[in-house]
Amino acid sequence: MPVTLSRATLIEVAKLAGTSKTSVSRFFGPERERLTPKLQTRIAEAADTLGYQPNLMARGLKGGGSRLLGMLVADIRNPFSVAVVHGVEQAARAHGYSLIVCNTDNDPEQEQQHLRLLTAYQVEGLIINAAGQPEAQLQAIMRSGVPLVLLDRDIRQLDANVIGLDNALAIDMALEHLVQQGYRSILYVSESPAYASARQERLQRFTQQAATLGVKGQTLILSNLAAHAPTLKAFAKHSVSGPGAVLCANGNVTLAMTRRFQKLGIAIGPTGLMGIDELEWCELITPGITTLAQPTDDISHAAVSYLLNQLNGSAQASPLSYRHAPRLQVRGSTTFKHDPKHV
Amino acid sequence: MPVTLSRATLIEVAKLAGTSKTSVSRFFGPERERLTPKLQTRIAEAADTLGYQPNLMARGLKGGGSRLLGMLVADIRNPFSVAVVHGVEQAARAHGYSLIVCNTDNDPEQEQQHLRLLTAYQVEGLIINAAGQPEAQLQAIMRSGVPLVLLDRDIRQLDANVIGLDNALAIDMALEHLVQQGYRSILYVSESPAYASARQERLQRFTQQAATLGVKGQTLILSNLAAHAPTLKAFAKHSVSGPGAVLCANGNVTLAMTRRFQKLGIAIGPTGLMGIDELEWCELITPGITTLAQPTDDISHAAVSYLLNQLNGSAQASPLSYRHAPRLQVRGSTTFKHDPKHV
DNA sequence: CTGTTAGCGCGTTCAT
DNA sequence: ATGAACGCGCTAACAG
Repeated sequence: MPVTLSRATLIEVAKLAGTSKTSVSRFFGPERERLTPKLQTRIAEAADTLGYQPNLMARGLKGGGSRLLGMLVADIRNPFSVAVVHGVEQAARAHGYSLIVCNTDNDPEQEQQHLRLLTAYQVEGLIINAAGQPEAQLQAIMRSGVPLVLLDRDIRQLDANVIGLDNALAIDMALEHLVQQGYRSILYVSESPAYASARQERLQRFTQQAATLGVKGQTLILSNLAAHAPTLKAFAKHSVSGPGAVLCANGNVTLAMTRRFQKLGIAIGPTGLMGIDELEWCELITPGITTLAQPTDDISHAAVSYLLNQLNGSAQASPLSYRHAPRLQVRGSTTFKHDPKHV
Repeated sequence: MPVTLSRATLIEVAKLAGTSKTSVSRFFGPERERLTPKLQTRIAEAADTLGYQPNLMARGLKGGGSRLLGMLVADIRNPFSVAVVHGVEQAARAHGYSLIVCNTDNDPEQEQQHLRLLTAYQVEGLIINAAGQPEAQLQAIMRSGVPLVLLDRDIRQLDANVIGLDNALAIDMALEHLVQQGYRSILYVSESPAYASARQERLQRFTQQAATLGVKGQTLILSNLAAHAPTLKAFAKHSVSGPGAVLCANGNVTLAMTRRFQKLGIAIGPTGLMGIDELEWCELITPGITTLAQPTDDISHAAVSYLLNQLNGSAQASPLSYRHAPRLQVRGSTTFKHDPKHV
């Protein structure tokens, strides 16, 4: 039952327990065992009656480290980001670290400010889902000895590791599935790949593999998510080269395309629809939208593990993978029975 | 161009600039004007070449405050929570505060730990979306002088303000809309109202108002989101007392019910469907699901304003509202043209 | 095993 | 206008 109005301090506890700050400090640190049982209980009682809690700021100051991890997210409203933040927070907590998350809303300027802020709070490690290309700042951070991982998006000219989806594999899986289901013409739709390496990797792989597999591949870049109605409409007729499917580069695009399909009256299934990123509503849209779910937990755990390895001098560095395989979630949007003569 | 490997400190800057810590401190504080222009530029240069950044931990230690706000979220994967976190972070940042978010996954035990953690980091204010009833801890926190607001969920026996939706108004708006659209029998579906005051308020208001308005009101409490198929099926027949509609207490329920409707083959529209909480897919489900959107920005801004008012001694306390009105988003799920003889 | 001492990086008197 | 000295709450040497 705390009675003090202001926060109790180490020294007050010591006084009340009739001992010194050091012993109290030890009690709350990893050296508790070195104290006499009697002393331990005395301290415990004193701390309890005062409602004492160590001040982590002060602790961090001395050199014990802040026990803080920082995370920079480009768009916290993106379900993928939410899932990763959730996973990272759990993993960090499990290792005794707390997380301070900053959202940049895809604004490079905010990104710089937040980066400054994070370092000002002495975070011990950084997980960066970049919006822009803050290579200078990040380089400085790395040089200052703070470990750092990139999430999903690479940054040119920065020698840092990227953790995220295995984009090439994802595209391959998508193509294999679509071809297997009888789609012969595929329209790949993506937001602008500028400044987002994951998008670039997917786009490039698509172009390359579509050719290899001999399917008719087209690509469409959405600016501000407004899709070209004519392009889509023409594509939906799929009279030229057999049944066609639209492959969406991420969740945002899947949402935009689903809207378009509905608006233009394009039937989902006859014209295939598939997306990277699993969303809770994909099973609700009749007849269900096939997706490639990202293993967000694996990704977030890997990111945290990476940081922790670096912090522990990578002594017993547990091996971890940077590229993670997606999980194929097949639904009705890609399992339409096409007229055999087209297939 | 920072060259130092470890983080530069105030004193190093002072040395390089040929001055004292105090002046450098002033330069980075609110007293910059008191320095000679020459000195200012000298310090600026020195700080720049060293890549100096004030250590916010140390700053907070002295009494300057941590400039940190804490937020406890029951379920960070809930879109409503995400929206509020986003808004809170923006508002906090706009006022020079940073936010450290903790997710409890609806686990009272984690909640307690996170609460301890947050206070240990000397947060200056707390926004609590409670999972359990940590009244004792929160009381202690309030007594220690740290301002605190409850978000969406009240805590019994705790004299703290709650900011969130105007639940009574929301229910009233929903009922008015449904009745106006010709639905005469309404099934209100909610998750367990235990430990979630918002749910209680909505449920109670529904029961009360349904009676007042003379509509046939039933309620159904979902445990683990598994809905009673029989109840629903029977309800869908709506042969007894005219067309029926299902009103969902929140986004989770809307998701669960939409699934049920599809699984049981209940047509959306003929049997109405409406939900509290706007979700991005509600417009995608044919024929669109009518919702009551929560004004998440208003709510989050109000929460931050409240905290800041308290911190500023509520000097020029700007007035703010605790209960916020929802916005009705009408879609096809509640605008079906019923057979007149039933209406 | 325990207490004493000295900083960590910074803000803040109080002199100059 | 500027600097010297002290202390915030804590951990880490170093004694005893």
